[in-house]
Amino acid sequence: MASFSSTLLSWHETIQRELPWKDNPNVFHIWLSEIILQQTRVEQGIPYFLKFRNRFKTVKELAECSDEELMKLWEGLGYYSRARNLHKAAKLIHDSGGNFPDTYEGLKALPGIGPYTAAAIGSFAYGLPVPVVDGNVNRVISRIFGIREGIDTKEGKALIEKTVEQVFDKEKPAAFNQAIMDFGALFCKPKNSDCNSCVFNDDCYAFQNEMVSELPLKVKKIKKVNRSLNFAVISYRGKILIKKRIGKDIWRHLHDFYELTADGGINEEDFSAIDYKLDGIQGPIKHVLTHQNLSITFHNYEAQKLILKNGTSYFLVERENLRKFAFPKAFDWYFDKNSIYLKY
DNA sequence: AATGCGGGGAC
DNA sequence: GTCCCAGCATT
Repeated sequence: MASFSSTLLSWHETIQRELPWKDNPNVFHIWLSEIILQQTRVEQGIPYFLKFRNRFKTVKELAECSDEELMKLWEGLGYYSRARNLHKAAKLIHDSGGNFPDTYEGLKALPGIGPYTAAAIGSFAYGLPVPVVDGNVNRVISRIFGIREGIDTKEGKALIEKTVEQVFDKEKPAAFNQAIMDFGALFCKPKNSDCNSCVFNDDCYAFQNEMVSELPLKVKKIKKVNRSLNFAVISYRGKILIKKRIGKDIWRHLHDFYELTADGGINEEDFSAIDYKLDGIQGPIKHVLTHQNLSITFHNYEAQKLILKNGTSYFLVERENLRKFAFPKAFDWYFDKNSIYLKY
């Protein structure tokens, strides 16, 4: 039997996948793409990569970008800590001379870069002989080699790693890593994988034992909570009151409106002076996150008088400039319903 | 080891 | 509805 790697690389010859971070391969583009693609489908990430590639020619430009602009560029992509860590890492790289680390450990020490991303950047940018383990690799390896431990357990992870190490091609790290991920993404898919024409089917544990649909095994279940969010959209002389979300909560570093407690109204103590009337309620709408089912209601208020406290984190923004700030995707419903758009 | 963190696509 | 996606940081 041919080696795993030669079979895999031969299969890879039969497909081609044009991806924009391969246009002009360099560590900056590779890093950018890998951060964007964490827990994100390639098709979803591509427009964001193009936007970032166009805006930032160098890591210096990224380091010097404002937090506001960066979050606006990331708006809608989710997992916003990636953007914050990208920014932190850019500053670290820039402050230390502008050169990326070129070792696995050096890469992994950067914010937002864990085992997968360090291996990906290391192999793709520098040819380091380190195998990647992502969702695709978990699936491919657990099926072909019959890893029946939960891939989300310590034992399962260790088994996957050990197995990948054994079949990894140290002579062609980048090609191997790209091929195994493409194989998982395009062929050995979560569902409807075409096992009958698979180059590994004779040796695939899952196919031979009719366990394709059961592998990889995941043990842990996520528990979801239902949560209601109520926002007061306070308008004052054509401006709208917003703030940046800075707490340990969803959508950190994005913006929102004045947040109402479950059954409460506006707390006048939050302002030096305020005089207002309710001007309608919109919603609730449902919005689903990985760990939360949200029900969001918008309460529109028109203020006749509004004086902000000193040191408050709230600020007023012209209605037509509102969308220059980054907001959660869930707010699009409100913006559309009220014709609040970003003007160019 | 467990939990939190987004949004979208496939079925 | 369920599952998964080029995972990582925090506790």
